[in-house]
Amino acid sequence: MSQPPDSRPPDARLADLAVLIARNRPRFRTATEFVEAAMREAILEGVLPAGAPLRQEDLAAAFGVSRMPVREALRQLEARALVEFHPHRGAVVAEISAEDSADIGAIRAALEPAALRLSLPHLTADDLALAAELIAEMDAETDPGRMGELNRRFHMTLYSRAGRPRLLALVEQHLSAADRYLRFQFAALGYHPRSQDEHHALLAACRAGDADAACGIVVRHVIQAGEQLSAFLDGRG
Amino acid sequence: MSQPPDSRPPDARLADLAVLIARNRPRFRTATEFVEAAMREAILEGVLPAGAPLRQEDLAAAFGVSRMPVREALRQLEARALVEFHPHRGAVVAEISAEDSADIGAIRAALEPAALRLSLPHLTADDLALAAELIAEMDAETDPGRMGELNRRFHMTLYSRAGRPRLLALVEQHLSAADRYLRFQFAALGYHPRSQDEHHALLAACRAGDADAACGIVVRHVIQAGEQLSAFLDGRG
DNA sequence: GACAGGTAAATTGGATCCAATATCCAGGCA
DNA sequence: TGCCTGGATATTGGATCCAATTTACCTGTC
Repeated sequence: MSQPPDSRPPDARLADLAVLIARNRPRFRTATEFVEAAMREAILEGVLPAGAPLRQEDLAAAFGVSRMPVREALRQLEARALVEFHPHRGAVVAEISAEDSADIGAIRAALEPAALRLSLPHLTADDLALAAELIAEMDAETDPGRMGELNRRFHMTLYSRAGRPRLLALVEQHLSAADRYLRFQFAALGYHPRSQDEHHALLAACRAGDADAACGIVVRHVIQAGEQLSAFLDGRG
Repeated sequence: MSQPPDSRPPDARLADLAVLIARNRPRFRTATEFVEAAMREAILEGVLPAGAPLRQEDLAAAFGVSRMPVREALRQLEARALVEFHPHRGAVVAEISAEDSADIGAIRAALEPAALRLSLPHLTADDLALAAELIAEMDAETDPGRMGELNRRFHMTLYSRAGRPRLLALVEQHLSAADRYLRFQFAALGYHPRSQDEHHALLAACRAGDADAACGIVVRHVIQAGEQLSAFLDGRG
């Protein structure tokens, strides 16, 4: 859904949270894991908007647990730069800014070509078919949330054979972080078909096994997205 | 210590007060922060070796706090991949492996050239002088711990003007992670003078403002270190 | 003698309780 | 009137307490 920074009452957001909560409850071994995963998703999806205060008591009540699992989850999210702690004042969802957007862009522009270069020689026909399918799904998709997810899966599919779990985790983490920013752009400017052209070109280069061309496309893709976002954020800064 | 009562403007005295406060505050704001910082250092320095079990009760006693700050600190370190949680079985210091070493090497090889390229145009004469000084100190240093610290500071000095806090944090994090591995190499194989040659070459390229050459050196430097480590780790199974 | 089962000890995960700190508001004073 | 000061309140940080799970050991049987 579109999200002009919270024009909705807080209890409406809590209701959205409740949906996320009930759905995934039994899949985790400990409450901390569960809360951490749910809150990460909520932040990345924009259910919890940037700057939103995170009252431990309220969150505990929403999740049906005590404050302690909430506290541990918040600490993990802090280490991932998704929430900020202010001692004795509480935690808030990490703010977004043009500078941070550029920062994430620089990181992606460095990591993703590396992942692609490692992965490309080992990509299977199935991988490429899946990537093509994801592009097609994106053509039909209008919801920004689903769109971000498809975009992420498309990129990760191409990187998936890199055989470097730690590198891939970093890439996915920053792809998700970028998604969080992209939501703004989608909501305000609509979807960019130009991005789809680049996806097609990228897939073609991967099919041809042309690592240099593919990496070039990825870098341009990332940098251009970053600049667009920075300009957009500066404009409303 | 005492000063002539009112010979100076009030804001000067306020500034001095701020300095005094800042200096007397290596004391942390919260116990969790303190424990987290101490344990991170302990793991990176090798005081807590890989695979070591982390009993919450023992750590709490060692730090003179209750189990709760320890638990929160452990969660943060988990998010940074320095400790591993096994539900209901406890946490252990993250294991090291040849694969993980290669993983870290790939990440460094991607991030550090990017940081250097952004930073290089803004490096000052002071920065370069500091870097040269750190190389000289490394020549005289024999302790592996101090050596790692100097090496880290040398690299970070060259990257410090990148103006991308998030990127720099990632670089430093993986530089530290690599240090943890390097300790083994230092201990078993002794120090490598070849690395110092590369440091000199890197500094020279930076002085000359030659980004391509500097990045090339960094990449070779990182990759070579990674291969050496992987071979070493493979060798001891 | 070895293995299965069950029980007890140890340790973690989670809840509750208390203390410390920041914010907010009212009232006094220049 | 404006600012500073003091206290009330809400919220976090930390300690203690209880429950759930795992592991190890012990015992009994085959």
